[in-house]
Amino acid sequence: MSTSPRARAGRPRATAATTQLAPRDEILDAAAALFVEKGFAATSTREIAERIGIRQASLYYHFAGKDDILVELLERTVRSSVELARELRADSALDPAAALHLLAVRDVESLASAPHNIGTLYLLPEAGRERFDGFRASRRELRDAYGAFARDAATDALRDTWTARELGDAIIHLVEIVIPLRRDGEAIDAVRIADGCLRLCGLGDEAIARARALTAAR
Amino acid sequence: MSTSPRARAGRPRATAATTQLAPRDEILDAAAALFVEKGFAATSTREIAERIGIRQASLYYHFAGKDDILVELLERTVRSSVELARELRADSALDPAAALHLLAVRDVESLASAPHNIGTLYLLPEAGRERFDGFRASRRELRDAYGAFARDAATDALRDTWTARELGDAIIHLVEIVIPLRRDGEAIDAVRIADGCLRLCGLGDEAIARARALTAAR
DNA sequence: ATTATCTATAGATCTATAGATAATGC
DNA sequence: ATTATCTATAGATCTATAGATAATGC
Repeated sequence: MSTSPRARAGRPRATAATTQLAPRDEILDAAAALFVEKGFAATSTREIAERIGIRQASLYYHFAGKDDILVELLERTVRSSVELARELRADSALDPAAALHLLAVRDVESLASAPHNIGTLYLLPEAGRERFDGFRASRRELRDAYGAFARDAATDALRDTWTARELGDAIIHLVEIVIPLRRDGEAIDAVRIADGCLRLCGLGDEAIARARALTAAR
Repeated sequence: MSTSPRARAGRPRATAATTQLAPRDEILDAAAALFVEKGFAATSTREIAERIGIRQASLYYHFAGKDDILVELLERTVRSSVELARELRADSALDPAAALHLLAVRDVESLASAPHNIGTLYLLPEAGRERFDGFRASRRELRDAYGAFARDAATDALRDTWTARELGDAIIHLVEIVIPLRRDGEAIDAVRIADGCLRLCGLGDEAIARARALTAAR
């Protein structure tokens, strides 16, 4: 007995839907795959619509414009990591190296498991447009959390030559290596990437192992 | 007395040229700035042409198509570093940490000084298209050189857990941090970025200082 | 009545080609 | 004769809006 999907209101599609997803989520999913593969400008609204079996104009019932699809996708790439960063910063008892390690591990895992490698979207030239200021502010907040933890975790020698801002830039960049690795089909090991972040802060093997143990306990 | 530029063959432009560059180089320069700022697909051939004061169709006298402009620009982003990598690999007497450090410093400097931050172009989704295979092969060669030097320079502990390929991926990625830093107008210190590459390989402060001294001597 | 689709289309592009034109080079 | 531009345009898009239509919801 085939369970036919619960009928929805609205005129039926010319070709019936193949998923159970809400139409809005179908659009986001198809657009994510195409934006990552071909870029934003090179992806037409027609292609997005065709991929889910609706007409091009029907997209505009769910989104006011093509830009709004990208806004939503960009937000999703950082949301969970920004939330975790806030929690960790609020926890003043936490060892900074452990906080940095944990945040890096979770951030890598989030980027590694996000559908269609949407972390890539941050690299689109369009992500720099004013329309996407909100996303960039979120990412800056994440970077600054990395910078603050790194400054407190770093060796004295490093703290003398690198600002928190610079450390944050370097670490978030290193975390984002997951994006090209995943694109190239290489294995992702979040813990080793997080280890690398601590190594950049000047920590030695023992200090790294200590932070790693604290992460594993969470 | 104003020196009027040496007249060229060909019908004059509607508005006279403002630079001494060959037309082909004017096109590359204008296209580089636009591709970096807005992306490839979002930049029209008309915009490129307007920026240098010729008609859109005149581009096609110098380039067979829009793609060919990008091919040329991408090649320029890696050419000098790939050449240096070849030379360093041929020099078997060289200390691997010093070779790695030197290559990283020069690569960062090259990316930091290239016009219009064209290193950015590597991040365009279009760079993944088959048309640009040649560029990607060059970049892979550079990555493999980093990997080989890193494997020989790394501490034993690191060599046990990271492959040369993984080290190469991590190091070239770290070198490329110069691209977003430059975009954001931050200061670039090639030596400190190269130091970070060695730190990622597990080297401590003294070993790094030694490699840095060898680099400075070149 | 509300929802989610459809058809049709306006108006604005965009790339590339064809062929004319106005210089310099020999 | 060669070079480097120009004008004009074909043909293929592309985004977004207007308004019709065919379901469900109440």
